[in-house]
Amino acid sequence: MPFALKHSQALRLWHDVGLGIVRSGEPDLSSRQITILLTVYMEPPPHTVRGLAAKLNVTKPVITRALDTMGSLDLVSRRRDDSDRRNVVVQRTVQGSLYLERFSDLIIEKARTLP
Amino acid sequence: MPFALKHSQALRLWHDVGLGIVRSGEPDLSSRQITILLTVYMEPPPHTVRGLAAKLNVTKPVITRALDTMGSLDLVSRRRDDSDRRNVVVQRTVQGSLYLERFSDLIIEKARTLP
DNA sequence: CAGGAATAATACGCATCCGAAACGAGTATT
DNA sequence: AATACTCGTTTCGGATGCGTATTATTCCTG
Repeated sequence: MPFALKHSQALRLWHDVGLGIVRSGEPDLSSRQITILLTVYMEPPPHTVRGLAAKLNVTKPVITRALDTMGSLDLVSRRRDDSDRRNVVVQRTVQGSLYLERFSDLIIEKARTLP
Repeated sequence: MPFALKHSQALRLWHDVGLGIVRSGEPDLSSRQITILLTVYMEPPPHTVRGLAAKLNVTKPVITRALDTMGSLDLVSRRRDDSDRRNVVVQRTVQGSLYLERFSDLIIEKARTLP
């Protein structure tokens, strides 16, 4: 089913969801961080620093730093790839799953009540 | 018309839109900043620092700093309120309007092609 | 096995952001 | 006019992020 949003509805949805996140006191992630988080949870693994950097069109230190931050928030974790120990594999966490569950609940609720 | 998104569709939409923004090299705004921007453009004026702080449930310096950043990006501007010169009124800009136009275009396109 | 390529992390100098508190300017109260 | 209040900004020390360049490991190739 295609979702034929109008401009005002699209922006209203983003506004309402953003307001819900900000007001709730959830960590103030940037667009880059949220996109990394969603990529790890929605795209098929494995996810490496290099792969994420290429996919997002950013440099590798950007990914490393975002993983540092989100790792300290327990939203993702890192593990060395045993088959090629140069690689680091980014993994999901329970906290990250719960975070995205709350996130999608919020999106769905706001989309449902869109004028 | 209610938009009955599923969890996977909600997260997919956010992922795709975020990826579009990040890859395009647009400024990496935080959730707070985007929400302030959308509030200024979608809610009826006037918008004051205090009003935005109350609405977003954050402190006033957070708003001041976000306006500094987005002001330097030409996404919003500030003007003293002549009827009460303690107040600062946050105003829209041409650049901000164009930014949100690109933004809603992106949302609509990604929503249209949701699986 | 030696040299080179690939990977993630770190160093660097600088900018931005944080919350809490203090501040200056403007308005309201008495 | 003097005092109290309101509003936005600034300051403070500390945290986080940036891009570029460099480093330490690990793998690959000749």
